[in-house]
Amino acid sequence: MEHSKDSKLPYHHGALRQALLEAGDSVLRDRGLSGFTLRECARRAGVSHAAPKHHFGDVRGFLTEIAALGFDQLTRQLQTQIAIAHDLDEEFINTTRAYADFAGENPEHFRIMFRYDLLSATSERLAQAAGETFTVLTNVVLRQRGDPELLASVYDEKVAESVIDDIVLSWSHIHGFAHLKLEQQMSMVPAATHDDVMVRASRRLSRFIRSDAGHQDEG
Amino acid sequence: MEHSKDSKLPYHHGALRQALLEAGDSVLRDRGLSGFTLRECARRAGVSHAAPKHHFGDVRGFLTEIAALGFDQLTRQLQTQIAIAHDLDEEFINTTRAYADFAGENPEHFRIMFRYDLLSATSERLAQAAGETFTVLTNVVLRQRGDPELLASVYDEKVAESVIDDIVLSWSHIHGFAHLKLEQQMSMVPAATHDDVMVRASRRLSRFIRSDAGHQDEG
DNA sequence: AAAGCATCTTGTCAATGTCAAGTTAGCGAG
DNA sequence: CTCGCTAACTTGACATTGACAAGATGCTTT
Repeated sequence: MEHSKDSKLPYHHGALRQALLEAGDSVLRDRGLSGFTLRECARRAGVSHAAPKHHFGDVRGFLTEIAALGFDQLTRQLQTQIAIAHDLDEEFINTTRAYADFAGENPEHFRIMFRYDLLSATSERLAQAAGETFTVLTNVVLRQRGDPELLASVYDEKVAESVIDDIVLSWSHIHGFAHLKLEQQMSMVPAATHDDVMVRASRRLSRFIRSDAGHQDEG
Repeated sequence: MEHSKDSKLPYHHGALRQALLEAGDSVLRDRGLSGFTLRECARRAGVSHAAPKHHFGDVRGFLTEIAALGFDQLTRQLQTQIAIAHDLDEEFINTTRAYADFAGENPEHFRIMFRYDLLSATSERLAQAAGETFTVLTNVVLRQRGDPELLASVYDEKVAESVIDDIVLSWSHIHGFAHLKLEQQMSMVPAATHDDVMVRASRRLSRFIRSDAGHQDEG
């Protein structure tokens, strides 16, 4: 019932997959991950409760696609903020801020993206999307070090151990700050604004990595 | 039915609260957070499906208590590993490892502990438990700096801005590594073992914090 | 012993994910 | 053109869940 809203849609909807994903975003926005249901998504897309099955299989398949789209968007936002930086300090700070801002603006997406147990471990689509985010972050670290950038992945190209160390150090910092802030743990830290603290911490880490690049295996 | 298993239990159970929490742990262990239900907990505790209500109110109340117990245990495990360290390098490394090991051994607890949207924001019990974990971590940082340790919280005692910076830098690193590893993101990092990388990253961060203590406001 | 109250049970309700079976329509082959 | 064919959707059903209301039970206190 109530098919009157936009009758030029082919009655095999035509763009149901896209419509369901948009409905999913809207459900996540105002009901959160714990209030997320396939049936509500179907309802908002104007289709029957079983319609999502054909496009995503089950709820895991749906969440996997949502997570992949989240990584796509995170990648884009990181690239944008990296591009407008004027120096290496600023680039690292912007990266941390963009990552944390993404988490703050898309809390439910962020939560889904980092819930391995909810996602399809075999999804090539998701692995690809997450891999691209990771490559962007890796290249931030490589530029800090003055090393050549990656074209694809750290698996395709051989990287030194000290590069791995710097990546883990940087990513842990960036991700940890974003996650702790999102989940309200930073409220235990007395500070005027968390952004100020993040800027100082990121700048120090950035400079440390540059000063200590190739800390053990470069001579 | 099936009350025969231990009939010395008073028939108002007597220790239902404790039994439910243990049942909760067992449900989390083999069904995960997404398969966690109050009714299954009640079933395993041998009581009716509505029994949990009197002790925890709703599912949020139950999860809040589980999260608080998680912080209690994390605090203890951190303290244990900190106590057996022989120097400041090792203390910082042990802290990072204990935090990550807790996440690896209690993945569902860890997930619940850092899901602000699932927990009761007004729970004094939870705030206390999380605060104690935070105090332990803060004292790790203060010892790195050679500063006097906190007795209670950073809110009770006045701390310098550079202390805040070091806490956020350290905690972000420690938490980020644990979370990324738990959620399988470290699989994108090529390395023989993640522990090796973590040890190197933690040692470097530890030494950097010591060398840079009071980096701006101490003269 | 009687009252009072925390504790636990039973029954119910709307909602959900998944599956099975049916319906519709776009599309290619003859 | 039209006759299937198949992907895209609907309908209906089922077991399960969280929450609530009302009732039963038994400890405790006076």
